[in-house]
Amino acid sequence: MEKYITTPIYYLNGLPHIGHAYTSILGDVMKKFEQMRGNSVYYSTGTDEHGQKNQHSIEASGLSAEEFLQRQSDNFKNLFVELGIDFDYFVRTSKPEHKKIVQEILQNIYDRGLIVKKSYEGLYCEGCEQFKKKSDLDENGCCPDHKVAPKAISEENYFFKLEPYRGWLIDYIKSHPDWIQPAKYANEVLGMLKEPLEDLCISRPKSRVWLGVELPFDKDYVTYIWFDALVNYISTLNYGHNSDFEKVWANSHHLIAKDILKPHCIYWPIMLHALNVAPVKHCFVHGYWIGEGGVKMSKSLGNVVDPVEVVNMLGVDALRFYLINNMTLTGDSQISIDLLKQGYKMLANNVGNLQMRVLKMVQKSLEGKVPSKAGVNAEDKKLVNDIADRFTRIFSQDMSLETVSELAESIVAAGDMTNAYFAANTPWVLAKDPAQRERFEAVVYTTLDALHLIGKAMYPLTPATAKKIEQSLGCGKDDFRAEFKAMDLPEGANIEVGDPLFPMIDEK
RNA sequence: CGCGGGGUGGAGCAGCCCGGUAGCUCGUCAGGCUCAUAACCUGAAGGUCGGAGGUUCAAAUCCUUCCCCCGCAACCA
Repeated sequence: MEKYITTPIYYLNGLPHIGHAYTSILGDVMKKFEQMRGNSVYYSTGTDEHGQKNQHSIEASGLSAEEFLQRQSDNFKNLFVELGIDFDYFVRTSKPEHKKIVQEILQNIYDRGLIVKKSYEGLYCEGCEQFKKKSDLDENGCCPDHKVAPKAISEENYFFKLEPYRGWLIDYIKSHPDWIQPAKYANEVLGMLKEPLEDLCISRPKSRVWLGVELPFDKDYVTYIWFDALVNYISTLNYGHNSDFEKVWANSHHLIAKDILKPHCIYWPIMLHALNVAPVKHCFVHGYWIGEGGVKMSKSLGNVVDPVEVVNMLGVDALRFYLINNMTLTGDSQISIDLLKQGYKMLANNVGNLQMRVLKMVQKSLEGKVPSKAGVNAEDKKLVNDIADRFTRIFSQDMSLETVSELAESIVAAGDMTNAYFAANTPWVLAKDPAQRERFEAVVYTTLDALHLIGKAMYPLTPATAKKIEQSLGCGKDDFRAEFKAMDLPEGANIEVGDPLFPMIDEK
């Protein structure tokens, strides 16, 4: 089965931060997870290159729009490559292919009379170049940023009517309980749908915003950023020009953070419904990364976690593992350099040390070859069977936030079990007694086999480490399939000790 | 009464839906081991599960109420 995974496309007015890194890593973990289960996956991520905020950043940069957008977009793309993210398509909304499809969709909806032009009156702050709601203003009725009272102005704009679809959307949510996950976010959307939906303004006059997709039916306007950005999910599939579109879209998965719930779970399904296209199959919603102690990350507090800095200090895999292992499903999750180091240490002492202690033993006492499994007993089999069963069960489920987080937990648990097994069977004692040779080999074999299973299961989370483990065990092929067979490691293969998977970090 | 989420040993989390010995990772302490990355194994200390009331033989879990924190609140990624 082919599955389609998307991340949001990221705004270019700043540098990529830990939240962007997380969502895109999550998509990659899910992709690899599904690939191991034998499903093919098409994964898109990318950048959103229109809108007022980008426009302001361009103007402030002194660069041409093209130069600025290219440079900023590359920041994201390069980071994702560095994070080991295997995306199939990198969206840039400035590409003509995308713009063309946005215009086709606008024209389609316009032709069917679903878009109306009317005058909009609002309070406009010239400093922000934005309309303000009363609730945005301070107690004096002024813009909190500019300390100036906004002007009441009126402007002609195009609007897309949402209200006629509200009842349909409520029914859809109720009849598709696994559409928005976790369920609490579906409840939140239902909460938003209790009140009538206002018309969505889908245009911006070019006098205010020039960076956008021109309305096909009025060249004095560009389209509202969300109308443009959301379409990326189907323009990537070449919607309207691709006979396989329906098939792929039927297995589509959006990953989003909770801040963009409304556009994705209200505007977007309604837009699609107007086009007679079903909503995305699953929308996975996650919380934010906040600083240790539950405080927001901010430069002034000095608690900002920069993904590049973490990668330089702890490596890509430690970051990936931490993010997946520590994102809670219920709310926001905490991250700091200290917490990351803690997570790193756990990996180093658990899987990292396990690999090193057994490999060095093979090197010293077993001529560097995987020993014979002839002497394995029921207890040995129980260990690897338990581990194999555990992983098999996890990989039998479809990908979801719960599944990947369970996977991370199960790896730590399997490492603990194997370390305890190793200590209980004292192979270093057996090694000294020639009469115990067969038993010694069986214990080492069992440990290596457990490590082999753990390495495979780690692939979605920590692909580079998984490959190193495979290679160290003499199974050099990059064959990561979700088949966890106990006592399946080839005997006699050459072991490569190599460097520690997670070396000690210099504490200074 | 706008909506939603949260408050569990020093730190980060699970458990709550479907009441019944409060669990995991890190940290601390003691012992063990010596194959290994000062790691690994075993054990211990440390929590009146935000407060108060209620239901119950029994409440972290269900109900009521209060306090605190965090989002969202509809042209604000």
